[in-house]
Amino acid sequence: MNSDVLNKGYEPHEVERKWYQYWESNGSFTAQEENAAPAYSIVIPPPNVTGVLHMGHALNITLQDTLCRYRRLRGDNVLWMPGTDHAGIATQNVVERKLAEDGTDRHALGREKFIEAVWEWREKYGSAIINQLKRLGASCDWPRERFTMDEGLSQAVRKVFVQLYDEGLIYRGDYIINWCHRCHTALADLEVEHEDVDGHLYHIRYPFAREDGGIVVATTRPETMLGDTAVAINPEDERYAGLNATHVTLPLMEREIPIIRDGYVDLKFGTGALKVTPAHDPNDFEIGQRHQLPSVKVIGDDGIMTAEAGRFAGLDRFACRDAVVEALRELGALVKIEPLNHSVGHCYRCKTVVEPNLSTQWFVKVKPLAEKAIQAVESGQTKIIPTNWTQTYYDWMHNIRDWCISRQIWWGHQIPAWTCEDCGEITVAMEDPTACGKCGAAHLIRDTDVLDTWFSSALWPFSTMGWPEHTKLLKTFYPTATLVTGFDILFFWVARMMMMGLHFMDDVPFRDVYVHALVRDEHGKKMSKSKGNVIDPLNVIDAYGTDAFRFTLTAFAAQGRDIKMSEKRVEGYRNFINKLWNAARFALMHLQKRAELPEKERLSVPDRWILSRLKTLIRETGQALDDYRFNDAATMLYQFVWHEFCDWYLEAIKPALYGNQGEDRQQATLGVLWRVLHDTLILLHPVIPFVTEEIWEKFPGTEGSIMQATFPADAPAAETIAEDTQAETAMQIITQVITGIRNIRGEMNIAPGLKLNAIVQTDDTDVNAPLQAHQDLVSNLARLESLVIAPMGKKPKAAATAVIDGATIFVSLEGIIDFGQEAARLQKEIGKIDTELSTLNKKLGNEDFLKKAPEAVVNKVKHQQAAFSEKRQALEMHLTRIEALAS
RNA sequence: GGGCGGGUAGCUCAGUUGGGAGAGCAUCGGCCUUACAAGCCGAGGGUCACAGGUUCAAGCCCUGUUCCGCCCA
Repeated sequence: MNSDVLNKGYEPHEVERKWYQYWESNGSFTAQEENAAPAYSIVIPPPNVTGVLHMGHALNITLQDTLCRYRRLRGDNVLWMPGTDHAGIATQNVVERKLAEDGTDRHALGREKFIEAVWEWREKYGSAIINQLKRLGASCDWPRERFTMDEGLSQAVRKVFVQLYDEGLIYRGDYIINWCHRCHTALADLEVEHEDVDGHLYHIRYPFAREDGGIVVATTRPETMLGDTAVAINPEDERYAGLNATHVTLPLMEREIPIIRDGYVDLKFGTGALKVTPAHDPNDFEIGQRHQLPSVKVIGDDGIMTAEAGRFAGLDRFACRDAVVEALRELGALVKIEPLNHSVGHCYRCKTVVEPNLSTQWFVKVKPLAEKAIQAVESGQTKIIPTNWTQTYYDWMHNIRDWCISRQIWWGHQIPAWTCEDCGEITVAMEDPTACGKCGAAHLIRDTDVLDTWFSSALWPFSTMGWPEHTKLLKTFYPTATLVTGFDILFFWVARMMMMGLHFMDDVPFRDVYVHALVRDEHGKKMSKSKGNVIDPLNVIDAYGTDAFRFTLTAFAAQGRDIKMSEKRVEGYRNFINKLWNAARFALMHLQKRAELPEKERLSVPDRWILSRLKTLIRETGQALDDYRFNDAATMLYQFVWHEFCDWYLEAIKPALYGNQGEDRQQATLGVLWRVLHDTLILLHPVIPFVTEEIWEKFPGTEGSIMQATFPADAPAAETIAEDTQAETAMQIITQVITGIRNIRGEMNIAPGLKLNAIVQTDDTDVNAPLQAHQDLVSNLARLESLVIAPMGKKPKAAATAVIDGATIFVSLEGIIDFGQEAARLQKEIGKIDTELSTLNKKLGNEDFLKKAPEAVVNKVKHQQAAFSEKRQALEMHLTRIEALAS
C-alpha cells in the first residue's frame, strides 16, 4: 500500500495555483480557429474594467466555466471569449477622483492628456478583475482577451455608427433626456434607477389671467414651475366643464400661459390640473409637442437655475425649490403641502437625483431593430432559459423608446460626427473628413460626445471575433452557443446584442440565453456596501478553496430562484471536497496501476450495483448540464459520491481489497474501483476542476490533464457497463438487512463494539440468494459475530426483531435484551406502518379509485397494502411474544 | 397602478407530464470501526401560507385571499 500518495486532508491553495498555471501555460483553454470538432462558444459578459470580483461574477463565471469544461470533455472545440468593457462613466469617475486627490481636474489637463491618464490607469489596474476571474478557475481563452476600447473593437463601433446613421437609424435631436448633474452627462432611460422617496406634493394656485379666480395645480417639483408654458386639464374632467378662462398668469414669473386640454392628464391625481413644463418632464415634453408649446429651460446642465428662472437664476436646483416655495407662500399662492411618497430617478452610477432635461443628443431608432429581435425569440432562433423571462423580454421590446447613446464625457468612443461651421451640415464618416461634404469648407468641428458604453457592448459577440473583418473565428464560432447572464442586464445588454447581431450579422448572437439568479446575502437582501452585508468571493476562496465555493454556487443555482449565500453553506461543500479527496486517497492506497474491468461473471452484487448507479449518473448528469439544471447535476454527484460510493461501495469492498476474499475477488474489485472513480472524476471535473485534476494526476493509468479526458458517455468503454435493475434490487435487500440490524443496535443502545448474532428468515429466493452470496458483507457492515440465513421457522427467544419485505431479521440479545424497550421499539414500528396502511386502505376502500385509476396504480397500491400488512402482522406477532416474555 | 417570482422540516432550499412528502445544515443519542472527527452509525422533526374548486386522487391544475421580494410605469 502506498499511503503517502495523498495528504490526509485536501489543501486547496497550492493545488489551485499549480494547476491553473499548468492549464494556462499548456494552452488548455485555447480554441482552434478551424477544427473538425463541433464548435461551442460563449462570450463572457465583460466585467467593468474598474470592477472588483463580486458574488454575481462568481456565479456567472462558475456556470460558464462548468459549461465550457463540460463541452470540452464531450469533444467540442470550445471558445470562451474573455474581456472587459471600458465602463465610460464609472472609469472616468475613478480617474477624476484620483486627479482631485492630486489637486487637479480633467479640464485643467485637457481632453488628450486626460485620455492618456485613463489609459495609464487601465494599464495599472485594469487587469485586477481578470486575475480575480482566474482564481475562480475560469478557463477562458486568455490570449484572445479583448477590451471595448481596443483598436479593433473601436473600428467595429465606428462602422456600426456610420452605417446606422446612413440608414437613418441614428439621428441627432432635441429631446428630453435624463441628466445627471454630477456625472455631467445624459443617461439612457435604462440607466435611471427609480426609488420611492418621501417627498411633498405642493398645491399652487395659478390665477386666471383675465377673470377672477384661478386654478390649483399640484406638483412634486415646484421649482420647475418657473419653466411652465401651460396648464393642462383633462377634457373629460367634469370639474372643469364650465371653465371659460383660457389663460392663467404664472406666479413669480408674471407670464401668461394657456390652459390646454389633453387626455394625458390623470383625473384622479392631485387636483386634476397639470402644470406643463416641456423642458423638464418627459410627459410634459410630449404634451408640449402636441400643443406646440414653447420649452423654457430653467435648470442648467450644472444644476444651477438659468437666466430663464428670473430672480431665481444662479440658485442651486434644490435651494431654488425652497426659495420658490417661500416666495409662493408670501404671495399667498401656496394652497397646501401634502406629504407624498413618490418615485424619483437616480443615476445608476452615482445615485444622484437625475433631472429630465431638454438637450441635444444622439439617438438610436430602436423600433425596427426591436421587431427583428422579438421575431428571433418568437421563432425559437434564440431560446431564453428559464422561459419565464421571455415575456419580460417581449414586454420591454414592445414598449421600447429610442435609445439615447451620446454621453457628455471624454472616456469612450468619440462620436464620428463633424459639424460644418459655415453651413451647419453634419458629416458622419469612417475616415476623419477634412472638408464639409456639402459646402466644401474646411471648418469642421468634431462632436465632443462619446458613445454609451453599452453601444460597444452590444457588438461584443461579433466585434470580439474580429468583425468587421470576415475572420475564420467568426465563421467558426458565430453565432455563439450560449449566453450566461443575470437578469439585471437582460435589457441593458442582451436585448441590444440581439438587435445589433441580427442587424449586422444577419443572425442571432446566441442560440440560448441562460438567465441565472442574483446572489443575495443569507437573509435574501441584496448585497451592498452600504448595508455592509457583502461577502467577498476571494475571502470565501481563501477560507474554503475554489472548488468548495464553485460547488456551493452550482448546487444552489436552481432556475428562477435567487441564491442566498452564507459562508456557512460553503463549509458543507468544503467537507464534500474533502470527502472526495479521502475516498481517492483510500482508493489510491490499493490501486498501484490501472485495473481492468472484469467480465460480468466475476462481479459481485455491490460491483454490479455501483456500476449500474454510475451508468445512471453519467446519463443524468449529462442531461442535467445539457438542460442547464446545474443544481440537479451537483446534487446527483454529491449523493452518488458520498452516499453511494463512499457510504456503501467503499465499505463493502474493504475485505476484498485487503485480500481477505482471494486474489480473484481483489483483482475484480480493483477493476471496478478504478473504473468508478475514473469516470466519477471526469463527471465532477466541470464543477470542481482543481481537486479532480490533482487526483487525476496521481491516478494510475491516466495520462495528461483531465481536461483532455473523454466524457464517460462518449468513451469507447461506455458500453462495458450497464444499468442493472436486478443488482439494484439485490443490493437494496442487503442494505435493508444491514440497516435493520444497525437500527436495532442504535435504538437498543448496544455498544458498537459488541458483535451480534443474527438470523434472517426468508422463504423468498430473491431475498435469500443475494444474502447467501454476501454473508460476509452483511456480517462486516452490521458487525456480526454470526449470521444465519434460514427458511421461516422457529423464532429465537431473546431477540430483537426487524421486518423487511420478504424477510424477518432477528438479532439475538441473550442476556442483554430489555424486553420493555424492545416492545416499545416494535410498537413504534407498528405505529408507523399503521399510518401508511390507513391511507392505503382508504384508497382501496374507494370504489371510484378501483374503477377509475389506471390499473398500474391500483396494482401498485394493492401491492403496497399487502406488503405493509404482512410486515405489520409479523411485527405484531413478535410484540406479543416479547410482551409475554417481559411479564 | 401593471407584470413576474416566491410562501414545503428549526434554517436554506429541491420536488420535470397529478398517483406512497425529500436533501443539506441544525437538533438529539451512540462511536477515535486501520480513507476521512472537515468523519462514522442511528433517531426525531412537516395542516406543503389560507379558503374554495376540478379529480377516484392535488405540494403540483383552476379561482379567490394574504404576506414577502423583484422589475416596469
